[in-house]
Amino acid sequence: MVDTIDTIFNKAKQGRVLFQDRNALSPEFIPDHLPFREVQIANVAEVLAPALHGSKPSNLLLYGKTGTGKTAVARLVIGKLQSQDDSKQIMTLYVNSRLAGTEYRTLFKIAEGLPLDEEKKIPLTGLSISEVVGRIFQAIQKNAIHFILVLDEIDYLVNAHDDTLYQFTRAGEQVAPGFLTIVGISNDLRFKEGLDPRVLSSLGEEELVFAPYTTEELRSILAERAKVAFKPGVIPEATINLCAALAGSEHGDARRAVDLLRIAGEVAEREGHQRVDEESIRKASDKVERDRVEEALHSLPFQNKIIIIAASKFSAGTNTGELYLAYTNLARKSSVEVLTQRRVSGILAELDVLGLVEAAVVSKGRRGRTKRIRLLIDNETLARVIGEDARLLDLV
DNA sequence: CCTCCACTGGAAACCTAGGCTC
DNA sequence: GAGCCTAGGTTTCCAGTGGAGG
Repeated sequence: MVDTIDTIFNKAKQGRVLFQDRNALSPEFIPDHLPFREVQIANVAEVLAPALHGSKPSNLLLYGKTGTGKTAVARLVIGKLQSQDDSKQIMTLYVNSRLAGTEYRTLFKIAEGLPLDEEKKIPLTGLSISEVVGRIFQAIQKNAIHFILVLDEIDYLVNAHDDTLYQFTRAGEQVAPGFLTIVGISNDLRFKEGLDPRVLSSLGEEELVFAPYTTEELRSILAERAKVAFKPGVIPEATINLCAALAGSEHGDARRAVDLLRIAGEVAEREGHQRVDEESIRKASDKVERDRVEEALHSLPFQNKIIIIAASKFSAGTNTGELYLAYTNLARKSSVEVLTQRRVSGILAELDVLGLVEAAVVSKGRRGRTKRIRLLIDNETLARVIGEDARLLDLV
């Protein structure tokens, strides 16, 4: 036993052979130099600069797909702004609306960052949205805060009757002598379409589009990071090239590319290799995908898992009606409530977004219109997750 | 060119769990 | 405790539809 522990620890010590500074590849790491984003950085800085002499900067909207550097640029600039602020009146805050979950929890996060009076602290639930917004405004006004708020994945805040964004963008006199500037970040390029035109006109006072990185740019970014992260000579150029090519074919997502490189390093380290070769990248790529699927599957509600199991009975694919029948049987067997077909159809659409299931709408002419459904989870992963839940084991 | 299937997907209403104020 | 509030999941209702077979 002691021997095994020693072997593991010794291996870990030797692992130092590959990594020099693993942090340079961690997801939270924001390099102070963002290559190929100089123009965007300059633009954001220009828009926000008036804050330094006490006037309200325009609201700003940043667009672009995931991993194009929007978040990194925004955080870099507000960080610099904060450090250059001699008046100490500027306050910057970064909130990711999707990670927060709901509109209310996003507001909760914002309020957390503000100096609220003790009795005005926001509870986790129970208050009306407008009450929370009111308290936030009050805190900004009372303390004359020059508030620059970065709302990442702002699309999650937009729904049918949202006037929260409207209130935020028009806070104006309500928060004087403080002010509130919104920097919105959206992955969804069609985000503007669903937006109330009044909100759009004030939120989009300034706009900036981030194009995906090209494979060549990714290669250069990776090479730069790898130089810091790995010891010299352990990472051949071909490895970087493959890594960039894999991520490049997946819409130029730099975050994914960097993740891939880090995991490949860990894989190579664990296997005791002296170099991170192309094989390690391939293994890392598989692992990333498997982990993503398992993680998503794991956190699914019980009903959704039953639907997945129902889908797994049709290896050749199926359609909504057939799947619903199979689902109904399983749900009865495990004596949970049987959801309606409308709901199951909705859940299938959600699972499709998660990439666990492929649910494409197809027309079969006279024989109607339905979703062609195919499970995108391999049997091993599925079996592992089912194995964790005794209630599910009976169903297979 | 028309029909008509087997659904899709929008909209609204309903329900529950949690928390507020008085 | 009564009477409010909200978020989030669900049901109910239903108009709408792509395209193979007529």
